[in-house]
Amino acid sequence: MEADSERVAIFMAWPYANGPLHLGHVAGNCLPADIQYKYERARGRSVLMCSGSDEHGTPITLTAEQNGISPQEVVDKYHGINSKSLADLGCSWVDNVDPRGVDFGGTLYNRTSDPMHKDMVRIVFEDLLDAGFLERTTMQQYCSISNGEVRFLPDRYVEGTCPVCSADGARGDQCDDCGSTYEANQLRNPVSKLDPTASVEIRDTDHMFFRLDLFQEELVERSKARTKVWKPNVRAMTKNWLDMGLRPRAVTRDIDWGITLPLEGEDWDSKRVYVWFEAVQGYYTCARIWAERYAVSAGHKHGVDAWENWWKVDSNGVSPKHIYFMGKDNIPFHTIIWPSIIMAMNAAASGNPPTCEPLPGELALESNVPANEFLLLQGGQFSKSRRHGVWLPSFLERYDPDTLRYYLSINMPEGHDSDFRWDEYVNRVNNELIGTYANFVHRVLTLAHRLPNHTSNPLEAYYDSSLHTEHAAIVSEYLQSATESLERQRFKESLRSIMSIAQLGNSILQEAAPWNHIKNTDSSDGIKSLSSLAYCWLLCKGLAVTLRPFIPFQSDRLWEMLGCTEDIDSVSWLDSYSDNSFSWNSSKPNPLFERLDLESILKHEKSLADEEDSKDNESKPTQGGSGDDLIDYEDFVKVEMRTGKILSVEDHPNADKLFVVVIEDGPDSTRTVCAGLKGHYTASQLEGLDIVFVANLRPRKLRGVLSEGMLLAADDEDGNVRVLTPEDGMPPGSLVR
RNA sequence: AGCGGGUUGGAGUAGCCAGGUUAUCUCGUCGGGCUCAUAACCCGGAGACCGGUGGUUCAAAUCCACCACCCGCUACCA
Repeated sequence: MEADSERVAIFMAWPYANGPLHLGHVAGNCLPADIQYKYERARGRSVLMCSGSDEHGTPITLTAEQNGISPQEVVDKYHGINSKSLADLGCSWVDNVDPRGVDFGGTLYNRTSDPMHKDMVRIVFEDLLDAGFLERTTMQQYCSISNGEVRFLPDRYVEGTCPVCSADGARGDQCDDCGSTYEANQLRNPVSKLDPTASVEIRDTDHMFFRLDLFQEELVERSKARTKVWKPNVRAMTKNWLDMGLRPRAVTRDIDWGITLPLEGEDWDSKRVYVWFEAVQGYYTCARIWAERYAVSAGHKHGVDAWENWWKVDSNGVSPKHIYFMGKDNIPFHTIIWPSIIMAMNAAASGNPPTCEPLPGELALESNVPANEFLLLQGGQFSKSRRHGVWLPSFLERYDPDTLRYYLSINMPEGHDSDFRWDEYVNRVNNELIGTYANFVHRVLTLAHRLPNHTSNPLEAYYDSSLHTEHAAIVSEYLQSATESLERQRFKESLRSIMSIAQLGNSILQEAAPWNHIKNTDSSDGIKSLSSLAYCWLLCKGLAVTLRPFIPFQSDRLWEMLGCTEDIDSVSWLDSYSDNSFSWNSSKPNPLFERLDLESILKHEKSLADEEDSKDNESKPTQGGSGDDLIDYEDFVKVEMRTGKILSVEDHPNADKLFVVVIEDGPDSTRTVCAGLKGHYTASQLEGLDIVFVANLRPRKLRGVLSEGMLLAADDEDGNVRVLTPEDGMPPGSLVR
C-alpha cells in the first residue's frame, strides 16, 4: 500500500450511558464515524478513533434512584451493553491497536468515569482558572430541604404560583400563562417536582463560569472561514448562537455525581464539574489515555506522547484532520464550546491571546463537524418512555449487522431527518444489497466454479485486459466519485457510486453471457466472453475492498471466498480495482445474504411489543404496593363528567397544539375549554360533535386563555387521539357516571 | 409563540451555500430481453408547470421578499 502521511482523528459524540443504543444513535453517530474510520485506514492513513460512554449528570442519578442502585452500577451496566452492541455491529472499537501496527494508530471506547479522564479534566480546569478563563460568580438557586438534606434544583424541576397573574404551575423563572419572566425569588409557593413534600427555598451558591464571551470574535472569524466546509444545518445552528452573543457558562454545579473540583475549601466539596464541560474533553483525554495504555505497550515510537501525532499541529504548521460525528442536538458543543475550550487550553499554555489558528505544537481544531439530523422510527421520534424504538442489542440478536449498516448508510439522515421503516429495510436489502450486489458476486463465483476441473483460477487464462479498457474507465470514475464523497463525509452518495459498479458488473455479464460458453470455451466468442467473466472476478475483489467500510463482515467473507490470501487490510483503496492477479478458492461459493421476509419480521416485532405490554401489566400492581393505585368510589364521584355539544372551535392565539372550544354544557348555557387536539382534528371536524367533559375542574388559564374544564379523549401507544362521544340522543349537560 | 430544518414524477431522494445545455438516483409502474444467479439480472418507456405568489437577472429548483403546509427542540396539551 502506498504511504499516506496524513494523520486523521475520528471522534464520535459520547453516547450517554443511561440506556441501550437505539438505531438513531447508530445512523447519526456510530455508523458514520466507523465508516469514515475504515475508509481512512483503507487509504493507508494513520487514524485514531476516540469516543466512549458519557457517564455523569442528573439523568443517570435519577435512573439510579428509580432502580434503587448506585449511579456507578447504572453506567457500568450500560457501558458494557453499549460496548458489546458496537462490537456486534462490526465497529472497529475492538482493535485498540491498529492491526497494521501501532504507528498507524488505533481506537479507544473509553468512559468518563475513568480516573485518568478525571485527573486530566481537573488539570485543564486548573490551567484555565490560572489563565483567567474561569471566574467565580454567586448565583441564586432553588433547593429543596427534606429531613435536613439540602438538594439544589435546576429551574425546570421547580414550579409554583406566578407572582404576576397568580397562575399555578409557573416555572422557576418564567410563567407560561402570562408569559412574564421574573427573578427566582419572586415565585410564590415553590415546589420541587422531584419531591413535592419537601420545602423549597432560594439559596446563594457559588459557581465557576467559563468565559465563552472571550472567544466570540475568534469563533465568528472561524465560522466565516468554514462556510464552504460545514453543512447547512451546522452553519445555521452555529450562526444562531453567535448572533445571540456568547455568555459565560457555569462549569460547576451542585450535584454529587461527577468529577470533583480541584479547588480548596468546603464551599466546593458538594459541587462537581458540569458534564458539558467535562464530556467534550473526552476527545482529548481519550487520545492521551490511548497512548498511555496501548501505544506504549505496543511499542509506538513516541511512547506516551504518541497522542500528539493526532492532536498537535506539526512543525510545518500542518494540522491533523479532526472529524467529529454527532446528531444535530450536539452541534453548538462542537462548533462553539469545544473549540473555545481548545483555544483556551492553547492560550493557557502559551500565554498568548486565544486564536482560531493554532500554531505548531498547539492543539488542533476541527476539520469538519458533519452533524447528522435524526433518524425517525415510522415517522416518530425514538422514545424510551413511549416504548417507541428499535434497540440495537435486540436488533442484532436477530438480524445480520451488515444489512442494518447498508440500510442506514443508504438512508442516512445527512441533510434532514429520515425514517426507519421495516418495509423499506426489507425492500432495500432484498432489491439492492442482495439483488444487485450479492447476486452479482454469486453469479461470478458460481460461473467460475462451473468451468472444467482446476486447481487454480480457470479464468486467468482467458483474461485480456485490453478488452475492458472502456469498462475500466467507467469503474475508475465511479471509484473516484465514491472517494470524493467520502472525503466530504457524504456516505449515501459514496455508497451509491460503489453500488453502481456492481450494477455495471451485472450488465457486463448480461452482454457477455458467459453461461453460453462454459461447456465450449474454445470459440473466439467464448474466449472474449470468459475474459469478461474474468474481469467481473476482478470487480468482485474491488467491491470487497470498497464496500468494506459499509459492510465489513460480508466483505471479509467475500474476500475469503475469492481465495485472496493477501491481508485485505493491506489493500489500498485507490488500487482496489487495478490489481489484476487471480486468486482461487476451490470450495463451493455460498450466497452472502439471506433474503428477508417482511411478514415474519412484522410478526416478530409485534410479538416483542406484546411481550413488553404483558410484562408491564404484570409489574404494575406490585410496583406501587398493592391497592395503592385504586381509588374509592367517593373519590370517583367527585369528578363531575357531563355531556356537551361543541358549538365553535378556534385556534388558540398563543399555542400550537391548542384549540379554544366553546361547548354547550346545558340548556342555554355554554363554557370555554382549551383542548390540545390540534394536529389530531381539524376545527370543522370537531364542530357539532357531542362530547364528554369534566365539568368541575378548577378553571385554569392555558397560555392566556381561561379553560373551564377538559374534553375527554383517548390516546393509544402510537399517539393517535380520539375524543369520547356519547351515543346519540343525550342532551347537553347530562351527567356521566 | 420562540429557534432550527424541510416542501422536487406514485413513495423515498440528489441538485440549492458558489444561478446557465435533455432536473439525479433508488423503489414502484409499463413494455421488451436473458435464463448463469437468492422470483434475482439487463435494456427501454411513461410519469415533475421543482409548495404558492411576487421580485432580482439575458437566464431561477438554485438568489431576495411575503404566504401556506410539514417536522424537530422549547412551551402547551389529549
